[in-house]
Formats: sequence, structure tokens, C-alpha cells
Amino acid sequence: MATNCTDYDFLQIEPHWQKLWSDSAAFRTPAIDPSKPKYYVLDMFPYPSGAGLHLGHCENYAITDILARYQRAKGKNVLYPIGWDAFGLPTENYAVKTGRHPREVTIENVATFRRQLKAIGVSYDFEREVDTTDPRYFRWTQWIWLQLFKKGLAYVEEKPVWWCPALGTVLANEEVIDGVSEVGKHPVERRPLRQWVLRITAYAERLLNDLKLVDWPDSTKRMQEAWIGRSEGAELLFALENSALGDLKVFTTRPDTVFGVTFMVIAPEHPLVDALTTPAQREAVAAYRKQAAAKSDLERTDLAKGEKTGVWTGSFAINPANGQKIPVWIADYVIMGYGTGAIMAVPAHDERDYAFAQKFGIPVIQVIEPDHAEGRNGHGTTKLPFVGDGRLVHSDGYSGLGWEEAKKKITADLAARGRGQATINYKLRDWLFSRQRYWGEPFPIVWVNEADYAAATVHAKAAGAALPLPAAPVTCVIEGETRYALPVPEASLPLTLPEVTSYQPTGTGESPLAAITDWVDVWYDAATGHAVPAAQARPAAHYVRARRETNTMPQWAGSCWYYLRYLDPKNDAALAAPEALRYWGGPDIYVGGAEHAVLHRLYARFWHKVLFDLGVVPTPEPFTKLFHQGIILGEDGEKMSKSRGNVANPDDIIRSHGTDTLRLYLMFLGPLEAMKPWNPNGIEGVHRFLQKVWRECVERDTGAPHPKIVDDASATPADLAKLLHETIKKVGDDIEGLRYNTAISAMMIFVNAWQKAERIARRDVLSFLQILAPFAPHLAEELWARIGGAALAPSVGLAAWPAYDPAKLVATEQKVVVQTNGKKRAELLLPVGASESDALAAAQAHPDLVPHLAGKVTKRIIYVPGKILNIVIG
RNA sequence: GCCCGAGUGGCGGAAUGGUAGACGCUUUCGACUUAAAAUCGAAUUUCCGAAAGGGAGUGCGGGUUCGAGUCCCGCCUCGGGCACCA
Repeated sequence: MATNCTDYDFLQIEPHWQKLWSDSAAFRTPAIDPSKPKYYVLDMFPYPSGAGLHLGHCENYAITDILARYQRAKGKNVLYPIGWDAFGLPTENYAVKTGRHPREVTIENVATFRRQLKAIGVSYDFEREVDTTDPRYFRWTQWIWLQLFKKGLAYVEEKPVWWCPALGTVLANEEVIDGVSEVGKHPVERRPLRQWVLRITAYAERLLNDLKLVDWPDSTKRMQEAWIGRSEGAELLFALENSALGDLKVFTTRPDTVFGVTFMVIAPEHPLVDALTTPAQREAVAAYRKQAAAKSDLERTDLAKGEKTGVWTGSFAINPANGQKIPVWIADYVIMGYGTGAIMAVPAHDERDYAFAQKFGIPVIQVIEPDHAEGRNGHGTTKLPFVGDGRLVHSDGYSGLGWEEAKKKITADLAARGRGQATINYKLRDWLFSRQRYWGEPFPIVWVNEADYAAATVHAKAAGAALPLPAAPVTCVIEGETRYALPVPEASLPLTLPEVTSYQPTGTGESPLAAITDWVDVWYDAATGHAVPAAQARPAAHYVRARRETNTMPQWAGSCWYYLRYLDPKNDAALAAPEALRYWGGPDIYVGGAEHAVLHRLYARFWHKVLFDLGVVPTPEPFTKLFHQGIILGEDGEKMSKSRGNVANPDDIIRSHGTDTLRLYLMFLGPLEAMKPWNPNGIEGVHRFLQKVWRECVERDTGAPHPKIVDDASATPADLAKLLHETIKKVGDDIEGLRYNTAISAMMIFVNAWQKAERIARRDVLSFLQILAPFAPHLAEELWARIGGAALAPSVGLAAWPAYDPAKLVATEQKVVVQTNGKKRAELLLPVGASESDALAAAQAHPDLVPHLAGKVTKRIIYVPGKILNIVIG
């Protein structure tokens, strides 16, 4: 089935094999077979943008394709799927600009991606494609969300969120970089809006602890740890001087310094601000709050390096440790979102508190004495602020204690008096989970009033429909009226998007969906999910007036669980069948960029754990092994970008050199995890290598097998046979260790030696083609067919991976380097297992060594058999 | 500021504590050719030397070791992440 070209015509060969693979469904995932080991290779699925595939995609997919082809040859049942993360802003923005439907644009972009992926020869099972915008897919996204909702993990809150006037939408924290939008770099401001929020903080402890269960790059684990940001400390209650106001609760990691508290600080948004502000301070406080609210995150960050600002409330609190009266200030260096939004300030032992105290003339009381000299000035006094460890001073009843011990004791003593308790705090915040956009999954709930909520749930129950109701109803206030979130019945999913004529943001902060009155305001049947526009007559008495949720889910929603859908992508009864979940489990390796190290992987882990708790998935962690490929930079060493004009296009390279060359070169550039610049010159090198393989296999002019390839199994010279087995071993080891660059160089070394041999056994050529096949599958397939591989297997990919013969790897002689005082002087060829005295005798007789040893005393001999003989002389 | 990672020829890079620079690119010379391309062969860290040979050399400064690119300590530079988190 080979082509009939006589030279290496990749333009003919590559499409030829791609068509054969496609027509024969060569990469269809094998059926579940518990007797066979499985291997699941997962790529970070792409966002199908209009720009098509870039080199970064090619790198990512070449890495996984090589693994998938290798594991198939090793006899594993391989699942190697692909899909489309197709909801999201760029498509919607394009739709706004062109007036085309985002679905239409998505379908077009997906077609481009699919064609390009086939053109790079990646062995995906395209029959398992998933598309997050397909209702048959997002039905299950909505289903999972309903489970979260039912568990009380979803709630609604009026939140100050990032509002981007230019985009006309709300952005998540991660979409705001340095105070401007990530997309388009527009300025952003704070604006309170009604939002869905997911209670990821309820899983903080498990998300942190279970990092122990996964084999991830250390840096990624540390990034997640830092993001979760666990800190141990205590919540302490400071009574307010105006006892009618109760207590001020603070979080501190340093309860040992409680005797050094000289003021309190609360965040400008703290709920007690108004109550604590005395009439004399009212004006100053109002001005300060206004000023703080106007600051963008960028300004706050910049100011973090500069001066502290703040204003006194006029009120006092009482230190529970010593009864002292201390002023309560407002300052924006305390943030409402962390801890309790209030702190006890200990200027002597905290840099921020110190800076604040200096600026506002607040006393500084030292309560920790350093154990070591580093904390002291020249004349023996402590350098303040001192944040290191030490012993307590000026702390009645605790002075002299070590700080660790004092933390425990003070916390316990205050707890005994009901003035505090040990707690753990996390930096992780709940997950803002709604967008005011059209192109996303609709939330499968409707808003109804209290009476209708009661009536609707009763009706649904009577009608036999199980609604995923949370224990406590989720409510919010819309236009002055309290509304209840009523989930749609699971059986009515998917809740699809209505058609709209304009994708333009409403500009009010609401999604374009809000403008589709017929969809939004409805008569609604809670038992079936059926709805008719509210403008029509009420169909029946059990229909209630409902308003749909007009927010949509963020892009993360679909990407949080796609790796599960691949296991059983066409199942309409469940997100995946239990047998599929049990057999395939999670991906054996997940390859993707480090840019998703924190958010995507954290969110997916959260959903996975919820599904684990529900018994839907059998494992506590979704991604046991993770690998980040390095970014391919432009020739200039800068990130590839259109504006820089340094983008290399894969299509051009496929046309000029072929995809085998492109793949091989991408893998040869350097370590897969390293960030590396694209260098178009080097591509000739690997292309030459492939041409050389062709020339060694195919006779020029005729296209027949090369005459030096013979059937005599012993035709291959012994040293070439040995090299082949070394190469087979190295390539296998390097693929498993993801060190493809050295695997390729080993194959180059083999081919260089093969070229010098006069004869080679056919079986050895075929073995070589097999190890080349994962990297350059088209060429390997073509040559396999021409050299007679069909006698072994119809396709090179279907032949069992060649075993290397350990007996062939054993040498009879070994090179030993002779050194004097660690300097190389000569090389010896010694029989394997030569003793130290033999080696030394041979060395002493070596002409290169004689002058170095003459007249010197040998002090010591270090002999590492097969490696080195070091003669230490004096 | 804090936490990671990385610094090796003209370039990309290789090297279980054991010959630094594999493999590839680049450049030069040679063979083949009327010529060119392609291909093949040789050279390609640097200094001294005609050569044989010798010295230096993996960001900088120390250390451990018979032996350090690799391990330890202190710096410098670049890249990534976090950043008023109490």
C-alpha cells in the first residue's frame, strides 16, 4: 500500500498514510478489556480560535502522539482523545464584531483545527471528540453544577467584581492582569453585581493535602500550595469600648505577640465601620472610604510598596490579654476578603504595622526578644520591626517563654476565657462562577418568589420529578423582591441557549440573554422544566411565574471535567458509564502548558472531588501525573505574537519539509519542558536525517528496497547490531522519561553507522523503523511497507515494540580513562572485568603515561572498572 | 520583597560525582561534478606550538572530594509564580 514515489516525497507520502489511517479508523480506541493494561494520554484540549494551530499546539500534540503510538506498540489499550474547549470570549467577541452566530464560528474553527491536526499526523481517536458547546456535552456540565447546587456548594452574592467598560462585561480576577483586562488590555473598575459563587473553600484542606497523592512537577505543587495559602493561627475577640457593639474578631498567626498590640485595623469595607465611627471622625472616614474604593488593584499593589494610609474611627477596643484600651483604625492594607477583615496590629513585630505606626505616631512595644545576634543592633538593642523567632518579654505571665510555646499557651488561655480559638485560614477564595455573557452554559435554575418556590416543589414532588434541591434554598434579591433559585429537573437537561440576534453586551452588566424577554420571563412547570413566554396565557395552574438566570457559566466549567467525558463521550444516560470510569480511570499522563498550573487544575480537582464524594468517580484525584511542555519562543527569543511578527506557521513547514520533519524537529530542539527559541535553520538537520533513512532503505531511481538490505539475519555487522540494541533500549527509556531529544540523537547515531555498513539484515531495518515510527510515523509506515514489514504486521504501528537483547549489549572490552591527579592522560582498552593490578600494569606501560609517572611517588590508586583509573602521585 | 527554575562553544543543546561539548546547526577545507545543488570525507571551545604535545575552560567567589557542569556555602544575571494574606 506504499506510494510509488522514488525519492522522499513527503507531500505525497504524508497525505497518503493520513487518508489510510483515517479510512481504516486505525486509531479507534479499543474496547474495554480488563485483561489488558490501559494507557490514557490526555492533552490540554484546545480553544478553537480562528487563528488555527500554532507551533505550541504542535509541540504539545507531538509529545503525546509519540507516547500514544509507543504505548500501543507496547501492547497497551490506549485512549488518546481530543476535543474542543469552545465556549468563551474570543468567539463571542468575533460574533459581536461580525454579527455571525458564535456556533457557526465555532463549527468553522473546529473544522480548521481538525483538518490541521490530521495534517500533523496525530493519532487521535476523532470518533471521541467532545465539544463543550454541544448540548449533549454541556447537559452534563449543567448536571454536575446541579449536584454542586444540591450540596450547598453554589450560592449567590452581590460581589464587587471587576467590571470592564470597554468589553462591557465582568471579568474574573484571573482575567485582570496588572489592573487591565487580560483580553484587550482595557482598564477595569470595581462594581457590585449579583454573581454565582462556588464554595471551593470548603475543599481547601483536601485540595492541599491530596497534592501528596499526585506526581506533578514540584513547582506546580508549590504554586497550588501557595494559592491555597494555608496558615495556622488564632481568632481573638477584642471587646469594643462601646459594649453595645460587641466584639471585634481578628485573625492572627502571632497570638504570642498579643501584649504588643498598640492599635487595631479594620478594612474599609468592614461591616462595623459605620458603627465604630464617632461623629467627630465621620467626615474623615467617609473621605477615606471613598478614596480606598476608587483605587484599582494596580494602584493598591503599587502603594503596597510605598506609604501606608488610614484613618482613625474614633473608637477603642480592649486587649483581652491585658485590658489595655487601644484605638481602632481603618486602613486599606487590611483586606476584607481574608481572615476576618480586621487585625490586631503589633508594630514591633510586623513590618506593615510598623510602617503604619511610624506614619501615624502610634507607640511601638517590643514583646519578643531575639535569641540570636542577627536581630540586634550594634549596641545590643533589638532592630525593630523584628519578625524572627525569640522569647517573650513584657508579657505578664508569659515572659521568658519561647514564641512557639507562647502561641499555644496564650491561645489556649484566651480560649478558656471565651476570648478566642485556634483556627486555620486560607488565602483561597470562593470561586466567582458567573459571566455576563451569551456564549456559555446557561445555569439550570429559574428564579421564583417564595410562595411559588413552595408550590413548585410540592407540585414537582407530586408529579414524581426529583428536583436537586439544596437543604437551604438559595435566594437573592431582584428588583426589591426576594427570589428563590429553583433547579430544573435533571431529566429536562440540557437547558440550551436561546437564539439571539445581537451578541452585543447590554452594557448594564447583564448578559445579552437578559434582553430576550420571551426566554427570560416565563410560565414555568417545575416538574418538567417546560416553559412558555410570560406574555402568553398561563398554560395551567401548576405553571409559576419564573425568571431565568441570565448569567452564564465561565469557560472553566466545560474544561473542568472533559477528561471524564472522553471515557464515554456518547452516553446520554450518564456523564460516563461506571465500567468506563473504572477501566480507564484518570489519565496516565496529562500534558499541557504551565499557564494552567493553578486555576484550571485546581478547579478540575475541586469538581472531581465533589464527584468522588457523590460516588460518581472512583478516584480522589483526576490527574495523577502532569507534564508541562515549554513554550516555543520566536526566533528573536521573545514570545511569538502577531504584533512582533515572529510567528512561525506550522502549515508552511509542513509544505516545505513535511510534518514528520516538523514533529521530529520540535522534539529535537531541546528538553521538552524547557522554554526554547524556534530556529528555522536547524530544521534542515532533521530533514536530512529522514532523507538519509530513506536513502538507506530505498534504491535511487527504482524505488525498490535498497540492495544492502538482505534476509540473512546475521548480515548485520556485530558492532552495528550491538548499536541497534543499545538504540532500541535508549529510545524506549527516553520515550518513557520524556527525553525525546536524546532519543532522536541516538537514532541519528545509529543511522550514521548503518550508512557505513555494507549489509544489514531486513529484520534489523524493520526494528529501526519501529522505533522511528512514533516520531516520524508517515515515513516509517511507508518504508515498513516497502521493506516487507507486512510479513510481520500490516502497519508499523501494529507491530510489537522490538525487544532489545541484553546479551547484545554486553561488551568484551571496555575503555578505561587513565588520569594522574584527576587529569586525563591516556585511554586503555581493557577486557571487561580487568582487575586493578591489570589496569595499573597496563597504564604504567602506556607510553603517554611514562613521562608523567617518572620519578613520582604513587600515593593512591582509584579504580572504577570500565570507567576510570586515577593515579594520585606526589 | 517572598517562593521556584535556569546560566555549558558562533547557535540549539549532551553529559548515573568519573574522557566536558554527544547529536544537530553554522562556518571552512577536500572528494564527486563542465559547474552548481545534493551527497560523501575532514576540521570547527580557547591559548601556546610548525608539529608532537601542553595549559586554561561549564555566570562569579569560596568549599567538600582522588576527581565537581553535577554536591555544599555566599553572590550576580535571566526566566516563571506570588505579592499589604495579618
